[in-house]
Amino acid sequence: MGRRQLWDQDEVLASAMRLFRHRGYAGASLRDIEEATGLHPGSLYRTFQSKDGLFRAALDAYNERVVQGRVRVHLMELADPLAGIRSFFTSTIETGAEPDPGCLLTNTAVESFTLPQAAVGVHHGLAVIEGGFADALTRARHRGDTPPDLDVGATAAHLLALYQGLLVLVRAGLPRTTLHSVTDGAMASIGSLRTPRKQDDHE
Amino acid sequence: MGRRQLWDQDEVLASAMRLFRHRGYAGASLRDIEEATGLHPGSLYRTFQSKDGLFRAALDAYNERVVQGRVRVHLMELADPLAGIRSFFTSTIETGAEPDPGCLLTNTAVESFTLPQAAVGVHHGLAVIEGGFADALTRARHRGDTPPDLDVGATAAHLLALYQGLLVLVRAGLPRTTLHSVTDGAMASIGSLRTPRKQDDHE
DNA sequence: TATTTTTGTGAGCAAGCGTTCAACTATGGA
DNA sequence: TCCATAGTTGAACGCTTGCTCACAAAAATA
Repeated sequence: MGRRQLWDQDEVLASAMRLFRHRGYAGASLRDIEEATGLHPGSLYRTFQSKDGLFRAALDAYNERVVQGRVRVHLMELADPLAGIRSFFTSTIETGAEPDPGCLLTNTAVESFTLPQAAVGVHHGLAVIEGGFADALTRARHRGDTPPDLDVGATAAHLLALYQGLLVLVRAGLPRTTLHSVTDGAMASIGSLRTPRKQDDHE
Repeated sequence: MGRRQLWDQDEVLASAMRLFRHRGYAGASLRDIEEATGLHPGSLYRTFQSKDGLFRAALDAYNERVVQGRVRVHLMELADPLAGIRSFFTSTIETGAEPDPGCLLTNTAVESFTLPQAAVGVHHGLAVIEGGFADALTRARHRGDTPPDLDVGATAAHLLALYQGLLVLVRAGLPRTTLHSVTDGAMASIGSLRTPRKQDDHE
């Protein structure tokens, strides 16, 4: 019943994602979006209601596909968890010839003052990354690759901050040597956060 | 000769700074700027040539006053350098009741893809912060507060990334407990970066 | 085939944008 | 006192913005 949709939603969200990553929400006009996605405003508004709606859909898609995917590959499924953490960091630095657009989460977090609707998506994405770090760290601890009293939660938060900071520096266009030394620092700092000895610790 | 300027340039730059910190460059319209600074477009364009020119002036003022000031107070003039590093971090978290607008450098770094004219200012500001960390770390090492073979340069870059990451998380609106635990992590990670023993090290 | 339903198309809208400028006001020197 | 100079004012300009909607096109149903 009725005409069939001519365009693929995943493809459209992917190109919208790319555009928003580069220019941000405020910096991407609907004409830009039209050009990037190939969608006319009518179809766009029929499906996503508003520019805002499209952005939220793109952010959700980013969380589901890019973030979850990267977390799974580097932080959850790799045999060597510490090597996975390292590659999670370096993979944001080595992105080919052109300058890296950074992470949509980082960029949106910074823009979220003017874009409160995006806060939920940002929180969720950050939590996924933090959870991934926690998973990798727990596995590393069980393998004996870290001190046995490693504070997994605190270290995961620490790595999340470091990762977000790295993405800011990537976006600022700092030289790769600096970025790699930050990665080295991140790896070296793992293990410096131990759980304080608790009085009622019966484990 | 001629009429006297009725407004104070420092005050105007301060309020422009505040506005840009909250809304970013793209998000602050000239009507907003007019309201925030009390300046009519004519005076504005006479002095700063363009919105862009005003932004660059505000960024320079931010570097000179806010960044340099904070670096001096926390990282260069304090008797206890490690305590200074800690307060440098915590001072961005405890900023009163209202949500923190974050750091203009962080926000601009992220926006600098659409704002290449700001790249120089961002680089400069980041270098000042990194230099401040290096100064504090050197002093801490001389006092014996860190391992003697601490890699000051790498640790300074590490702290810079961590600091920028913290500001992203602040901007994302994460709870203060998380932010404080990041600070704790930052302090704990100092000392984990040592200089690799060089073959031709004659010192 | 005629009708109903869904989707695509793109000109066009009001509102807002960054910017300009001619008229106006204050000041110092001749 | 008059003029040259510097600064203020705010209406208005051309464009772009996010968004709408009447119409055309295609598929499903009768």
